[in-house]
Amino acid sequence: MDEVDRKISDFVQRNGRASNAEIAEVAGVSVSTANERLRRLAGTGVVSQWRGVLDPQRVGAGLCVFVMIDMAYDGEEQACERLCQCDEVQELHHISGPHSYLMKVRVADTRALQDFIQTVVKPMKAVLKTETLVSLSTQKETSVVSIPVPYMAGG
Amino acid sequence: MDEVDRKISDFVQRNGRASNAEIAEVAGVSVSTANERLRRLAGTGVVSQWRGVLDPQRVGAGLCVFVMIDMAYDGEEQACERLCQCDEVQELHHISGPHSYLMKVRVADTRALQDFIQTVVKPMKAVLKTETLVSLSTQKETSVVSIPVPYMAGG
DNA sequence: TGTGAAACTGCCGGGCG
DNA sequence: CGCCCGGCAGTTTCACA
Repeated sequence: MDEVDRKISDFVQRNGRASNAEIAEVAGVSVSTANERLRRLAGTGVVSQWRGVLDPQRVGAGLCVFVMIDMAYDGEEQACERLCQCDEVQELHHISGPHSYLMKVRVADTRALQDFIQTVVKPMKAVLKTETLVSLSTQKETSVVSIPVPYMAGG
Repeated sequence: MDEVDRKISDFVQRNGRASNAEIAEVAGVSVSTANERLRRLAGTGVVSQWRGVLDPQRVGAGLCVFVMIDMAYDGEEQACERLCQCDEVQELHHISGPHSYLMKVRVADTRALQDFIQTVVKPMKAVLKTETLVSLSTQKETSVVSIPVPYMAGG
């Protein structure tokens, strides 16, 4: 993970369909080297997946909500697995603070949300209480991470 | 936005580097049709961007936190703009509930977090109070959205 | 939808540090 | 010894009919 790898990683996370020629240009290496570096980054899992990001509004998943979940220890693991399997659930984090989990959910509308909460989330025995925060508007939403420093990754 | 478009959208959001041949196969159309459909989906913004997703751990942004922000009306807009410009900020949502905003942040470690909160967030005059929830472990994290129904999008 | 030219990807051998 | 470069063959892309 040197400067070249960092440049390539940062470039492809913003331009997932860039050709090797463009990547080579940005990284300051030859096309074949860029090709090999990228192959390696993907092989080692630094670049873990490739996505075309859809506009949620245009595919009918315009409602974004965050659900705080208070969970009992009994049945916690099964509940998490179940939630992770749901397509509506984009994220599930075990968090510090008064609540156990923070879950990000995308659905079509309030009706679909109500349906999801009532039929999937609340029936689970481990779920003690939920608090739903609706995203009224989204100022920023990206999966791009800033690569902070001359960072050395362990193989 | 018909069945073919939906199949293509759903496929490329999971396989961002798929060739047109693969896409054609999945969607059940010819390669040139797949090419044209995808071009159109990207052109109209249904597929809004292409990303290589990086493993945050391996690029030195292993700490994920959510920050609830209470904000005053005065200076609110400038504060949001400033936050959106920060690379550490992955998401910023205006939310319902007792707090004004929910912000998702990725940094290297607790020191970098402390630094970001103290030097960027708290000094802003509109920021009245913050509450930071640290992600202790992430069970799921994806940008994939479920395309709910035979959904008709307006051009 | 099918065809063809242009571009791109991925591998190979050679050379430099 | 390891990494980088240029060239070649197969594949993919994109405009046109």
